[in-house]
Amino acid sequence: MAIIRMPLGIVPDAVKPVPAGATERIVGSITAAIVERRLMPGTKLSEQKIANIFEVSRTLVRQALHQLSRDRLVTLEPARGASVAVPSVDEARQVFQVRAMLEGALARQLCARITDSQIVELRAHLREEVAALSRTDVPGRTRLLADFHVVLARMLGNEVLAQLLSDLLSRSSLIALMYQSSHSAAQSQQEHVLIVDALEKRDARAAARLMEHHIFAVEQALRLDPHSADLFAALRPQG
Amino acid sequence: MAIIRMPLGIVPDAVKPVPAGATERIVGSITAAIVERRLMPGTKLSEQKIANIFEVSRTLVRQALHQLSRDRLVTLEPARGASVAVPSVDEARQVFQVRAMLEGALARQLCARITDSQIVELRAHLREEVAALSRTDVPGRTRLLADFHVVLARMLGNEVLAQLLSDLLSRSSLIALMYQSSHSAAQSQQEHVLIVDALEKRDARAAARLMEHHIFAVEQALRLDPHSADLFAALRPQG
DNA sequence: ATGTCTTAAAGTGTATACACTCGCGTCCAA
DNA sequence: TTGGACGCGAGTGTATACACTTTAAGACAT
Repeated sequence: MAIIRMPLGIVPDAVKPVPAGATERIVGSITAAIVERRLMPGTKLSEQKIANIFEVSRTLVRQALHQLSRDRLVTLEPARGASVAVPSVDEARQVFQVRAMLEGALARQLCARITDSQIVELRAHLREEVAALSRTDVPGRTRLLADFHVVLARMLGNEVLAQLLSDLLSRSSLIALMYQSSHSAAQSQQEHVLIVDALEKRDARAAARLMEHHIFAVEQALRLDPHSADLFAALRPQG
Repeated sequence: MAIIRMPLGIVPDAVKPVPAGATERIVGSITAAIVERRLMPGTKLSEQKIANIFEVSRTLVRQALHQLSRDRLVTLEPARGASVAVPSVDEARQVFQVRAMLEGALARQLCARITDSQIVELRAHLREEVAALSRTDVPGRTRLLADFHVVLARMLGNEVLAQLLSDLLSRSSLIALMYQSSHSAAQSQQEHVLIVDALEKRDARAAARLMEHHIFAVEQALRLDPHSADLFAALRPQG
């Protein structure tokens, strides 16, 4: 099959909305696909197939998959290729434990620094969450519920923390869809409201406690008992 | 057809502790070089030169550099290549803030779970620290002082936390060497002793407080005032 | 019929080749 | 002499080629 090489100047930016960083585009697409449940855990990710889809060479796909493996969203087995990660029960617990530690401290410190306008911003975010819930916009609500936590990190003015948390939240999304969370989005949203209330009152102790409870509640809603975990593992196509 | 399998047993593990993964070897070497101050911040990292040194193709070097850029140890500028990262003052503060949050919580939780044998283990680690100090083994003491924190994370049985902390500690090392820390290794070591003392008494409040103070002390010892920071930036070869 | 060995196909791991960009020196013109 | 344009060299960005490993299917022997 002949590769038709089109004159580069003609390839319009409109077709490639993110010409800067072709690799980033692939990473973003696959990340979104995983978080939005379009790629199930364990799914094999063939380099050539992905390369065909994005119309790039395997080189860029490889780079993207390596990045994703560092985020623990995909697993890389030597000489056997990449597949969507299948987080273990232990890993799930550890991720939530770290989140509780980080975000508890985050809530505590935020109380001392948060401004009134930031509270307003948070209220606006909460309204968006409600809107997404009423629209039953599943991808949108998932993203908004996760973004809430990142927004808090940004308000501390700590980009390092925001980045870290962003990674942990991606992993959390993957875990949530693997272990079929029974924690309703509505409940999460209400807990977010309580947290903002505590922040508004500058009640550090309450904010931290509510945040930790929120994360704990999400974790408890996961079906992390050995039985269902083994069941899931047993039913995996790849074992 | 007989696959010619070169006698793996002859390549001694002592020489190549991580023969599996050529890329990993490069990442490890460069990381070590940065942390041990053999590569100064801002140093240009030419792909071809590194490829020659390790006797591999640019492909593997590129993979390694990309990984390192995710760890924020090297900076990747489009079409201009890689160089050892030059963390900003803001980034430095943020890294230490995150560490204080994470490790404060770590110390608190560890008190509830730590076993006597783990205390013994920590005491042994402290003795190694002292030994490295008396030997004035600079790379060794740097590594040991950082490992102390990772060991604590491992004792919580949380590999996710340990991995996260390991990354933050690498960045801390880079920051420390950039902003010429005046915090003596001896003082760090003594603070470690106090932390272990608190852990042994299962005094969660004291352990958390001591840990936070320890990290705060290290941060305060950095020359993070705008003056010296600008000076450093001004004197950089590359600007 | 079953199990094992053979072998081909597919896929990954690494290297090399080619295209493009950036930086810098040089040459020409004012 | 100085400013600017041109071109060359070095280096990065992407694609392709090749080697090796894994996987699966088929043939043969039991």
